[in-house]
Amino acid sequence: MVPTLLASAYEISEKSALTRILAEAEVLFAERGFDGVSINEVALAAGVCKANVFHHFATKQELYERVLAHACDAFGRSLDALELKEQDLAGRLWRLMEWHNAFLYQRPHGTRLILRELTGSPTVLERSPVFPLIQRNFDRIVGLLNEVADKLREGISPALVAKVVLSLNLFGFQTERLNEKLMVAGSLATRPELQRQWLDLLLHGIEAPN
Amino acid sequence: MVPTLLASAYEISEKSALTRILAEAEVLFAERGFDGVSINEVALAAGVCKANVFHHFATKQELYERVLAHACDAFGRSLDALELKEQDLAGRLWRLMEWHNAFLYQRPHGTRLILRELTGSPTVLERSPVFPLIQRNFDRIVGLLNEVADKLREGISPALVAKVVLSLNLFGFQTERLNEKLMVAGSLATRPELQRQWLDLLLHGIEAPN
DNA sequence: ATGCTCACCAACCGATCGGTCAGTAAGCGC
DNA sequence: GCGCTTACTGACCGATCGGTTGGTGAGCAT
Repeated sequence: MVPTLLASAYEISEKSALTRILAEAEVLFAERGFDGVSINEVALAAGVCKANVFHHFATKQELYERVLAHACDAFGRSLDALELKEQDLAGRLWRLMEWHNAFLYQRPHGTRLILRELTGSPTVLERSPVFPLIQRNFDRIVGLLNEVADKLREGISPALVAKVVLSLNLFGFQTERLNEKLMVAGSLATRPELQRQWLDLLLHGIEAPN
Repeated sequence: MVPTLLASAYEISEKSALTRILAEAEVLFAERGFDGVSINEVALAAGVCKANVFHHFATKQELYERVLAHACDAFGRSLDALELKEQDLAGRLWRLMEWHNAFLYQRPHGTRLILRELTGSPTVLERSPVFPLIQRNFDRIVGLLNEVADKLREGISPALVAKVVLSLNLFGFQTERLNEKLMVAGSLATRPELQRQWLDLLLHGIEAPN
């Protein structure tokens, strides 16, 4: 980027090349995965030449990991803003689901990126540098539920509840576009209603009282 | 493969080249995805040369889709053997979870393959030729739960229950190897116990009676 | 024996991959 | 003015990609 006097008014409002590379890489990697995207594609999308990408990042792998780390970081920073004090079990669960769901749809690319990482072979993920970041975020969520652990039925641990909530949200996010087509024998509600059904299911189970 | 008289006794017990290509391709595609695997790698793993792979499959894409279709087919054939007659809601749910979980771990590569497909961008999946196969299998499972729909609480549909069961199993399968490492604030049980906890949670909810 | 099909392979093709290199131009402390 | 760093580029590199071609040899029907 060349901030001449004439162009500066326009250029200043633009992001820097580095920022654009990271942003475009996130979208591309999320859509097609590490091996499905070439550095040249990223460079073209960011409006720079390929060599410039290698100026900012030593290798393709390094770029990929920076993008991943940024996505995990965004998750953690959003989690900071989640306030659950003075909430009972149902309140916490509802707020947690609402926050998580909102985050997923606000950052679909980052979400898909992490999901992709989670879908690879587990042995690879275990050695991945993003693994501790994912671990830390998960532990924080478990911690939020730990404070109301005494309200849970015996044998139901906060970690179990956290995993169930995240599973449902992530799976729901990933298959939302499929719901309309996926249903011949049955039908599913749309997102806000579905979320309410999940909470209801979590709190009271599925069985009809007799 | 050249079945000479001397080698025939050994060769006959071996699979054909075509079968080996499909089998090795499934493992490799499951571990590294479509773009992460080259035809040469598949050929080497199957013990044939690259051109031979293109003799059996016109393009890399065709090989990939054959492998995917085979994985979906295996799911359907396993589902055929699932017998749920004369089971009440809890019984059906338990058998369904048990069957699904067993299938996932019996065919981890096929499972990871489908999971990978599910993790890609939804617009791509919608146009994928495996989409109707996935759809059909899902509908069959919903159908199994439809027969006990009257035992469900109001507002809880069979499709919802099916999706929750599949979500939990798939997510559990995918993150099993991570459980031990993922837990600082809490801990999760191992597979059979975890499955029992899920069923308990589904039937009765998480909230302690007061 | 001849002719055809099928399974298989070595060698090759153009394109693209990740990555390097030499060089240019701007900003900045001195 | 003068170095030094930083951002950036076009041209290039060897390797590998998906895919093709020409050909060999076994099995089999006629």
